[in-house]
Amino acid sequence: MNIGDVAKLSGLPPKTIRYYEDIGLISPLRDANGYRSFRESDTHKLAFLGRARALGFTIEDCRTLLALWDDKQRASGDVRAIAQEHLAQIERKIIDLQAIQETLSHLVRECSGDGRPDCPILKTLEVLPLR
Amino acid sequence: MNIGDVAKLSGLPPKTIRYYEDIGLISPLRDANGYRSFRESDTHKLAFLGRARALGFTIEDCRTLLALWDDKQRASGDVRAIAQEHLAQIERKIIDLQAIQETLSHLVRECSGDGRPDCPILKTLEVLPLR
DNA sequence: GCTTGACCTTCCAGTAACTGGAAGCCCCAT
DNA sequence: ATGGGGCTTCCAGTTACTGGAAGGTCAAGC
Repeated sequence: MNIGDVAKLSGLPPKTIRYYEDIGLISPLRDANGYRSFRESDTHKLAFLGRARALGFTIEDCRTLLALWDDKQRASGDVRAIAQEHLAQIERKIIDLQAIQETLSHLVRECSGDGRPDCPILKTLEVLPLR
Repeated sequence: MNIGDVAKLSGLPPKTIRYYEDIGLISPLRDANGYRSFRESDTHKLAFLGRARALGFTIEDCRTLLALWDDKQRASGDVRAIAQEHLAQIERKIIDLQAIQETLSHLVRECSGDGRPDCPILKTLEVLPLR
């Protein structure tokens, strides 16, 4: 299979797939003409990567997860630890964003948006306490 | 005032302040020895920038907000539009993260984390439908 | 046999917003 | 005068790609 086919199958753009090869996440074979030749296992890995990335795992997390996936003997505790730490990060980020959202939605609600030159949003940015 | 003082006042690291000068967000004066010399207005701007960045506005948003702030005659509608678009982005991001959080917390809950070699997290990454 | 267009290749550069580090002045206190 | 901290510039690296240029390859159609 050529890169275009795998791209369609995995949902990842060809550029991304080449990049994943560059950084050593996959190692497709090569045809005589120099084209990458993807096996089943490559496609499978790429789909795995696409899903892990969609869940927000970093590339380095993905590298580790792939290794653990390849090495089925390993205890699942390692995987769980990675997922749990990632989950904690996401929960922190959600909380941060919700605080920002609240501040901003207050501001937007208070701002008439009409022609008045004194804007409560700018005013707040002047005095809002830094966290 | 030297950069260290302003850094303390504004809460921004000196490196960041220099960077903001590089990209034209501020233009502090220079002393004879080449040191940056920050006026009140620079400090004020930096504090404004710190707050806007803490609310997640991009640097380019900040540039625009600063300009609108300088130009008090402008209608507040412009500011409101920026804030509203930014708010919408944040709300989208929260929703995305919440979906991820749900998936992940299911996974972590299901994963015993004990020595069993079949890990439900890895299994799910194999088959989870791509969004 | 030749052209055309869709693929494929590599390599270089750019993105956002800093951050780290090196090399080298400058200033003040001892 | 010397030591320590603060200041300067410049270069490079971070994350995870993405865009684009220059060029090779392949299959179809004339």
